[in-house]
Amino acid sequence: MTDKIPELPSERLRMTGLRPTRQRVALAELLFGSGDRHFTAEMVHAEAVQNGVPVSLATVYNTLHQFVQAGLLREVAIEGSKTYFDTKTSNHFHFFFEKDGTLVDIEPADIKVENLPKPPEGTEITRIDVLVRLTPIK
Amino acid sequence: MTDKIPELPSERLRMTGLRPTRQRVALAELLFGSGDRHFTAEMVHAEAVQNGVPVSLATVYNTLHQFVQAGLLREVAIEGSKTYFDTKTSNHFHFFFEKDGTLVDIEPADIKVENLPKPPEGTEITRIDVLVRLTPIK
DNA sequence: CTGTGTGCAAACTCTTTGCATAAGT
DNA sequence: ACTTATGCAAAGAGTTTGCACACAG
Repeated sequence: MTDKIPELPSERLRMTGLRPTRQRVALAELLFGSGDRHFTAEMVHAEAVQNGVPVSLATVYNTLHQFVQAGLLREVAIEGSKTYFDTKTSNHFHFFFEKDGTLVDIEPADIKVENLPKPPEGTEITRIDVLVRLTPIK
Repeated sequence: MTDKIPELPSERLRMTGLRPTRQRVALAELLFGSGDRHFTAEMVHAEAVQNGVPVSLATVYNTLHQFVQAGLLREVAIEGSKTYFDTKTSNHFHFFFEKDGTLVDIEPADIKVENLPKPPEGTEITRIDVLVRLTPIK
């Protein structure tokens, strides 16, 4: 599942120039240990504490942002107050369940965005976000 | 520019069941008086006050949400703390200038989203948001 | 040891709410 | 008059920050 990237969290962290501290290693294990995930800082903090990893919410925020900068995570654009993060950093899109605010990946192969207008003078496209909003039928 | 919809803000408001109060009429004039616009509550408030319309920020928030409910506005999903609103409620997408957080419409004719995977059991697509992120070239 | 990271609490930003006053019909 | 909207200030939610202490190299 994670074979192109070092298994050991401490290795991955070191590669990005982040010191593998207890908290960072523990969070990395949580976040990258089981497939692709979507979460908020609050969720990560709750899960960490629940798993016996004593870490403060402030450190979770710091760490998540450091991971984003390091390219290990990315943020997902959703309206609303909370910031969502995604462990899958490669190009892909999302289903968004309005009912409960959940996200599910859509593989880029499963959707096609074409016919893009050329970006305005002097600008270039850095990314395209697609959010397919879903509600329960009836 | 606005010919399928009553010109008079007070009419539009009445149609939606909102009392045409001073503030609501003034805000409607500001927002719908000049083509399609994108803004935050803060921006609307500043512009209103600047135009001599005495309105509180709380009322701006209330009003914007009422307009959204009435279908006169819609929110735009962007990451970050502030909520953006859009006067264009019909189906369309956006360019997002990361440099300054500005939005520009993309007509649906200018972009094509195809090959959508069918939504999970028991759900249906309510909307598709596409955000094309732009940065200045070098 | 030396420098970076962590935790706590306070600060901050954006948004919502409660309640008395003002305005619409 | 009766009802709904507004404004203010206070409360809330999510996130960031400052600084003393702890830990990694």
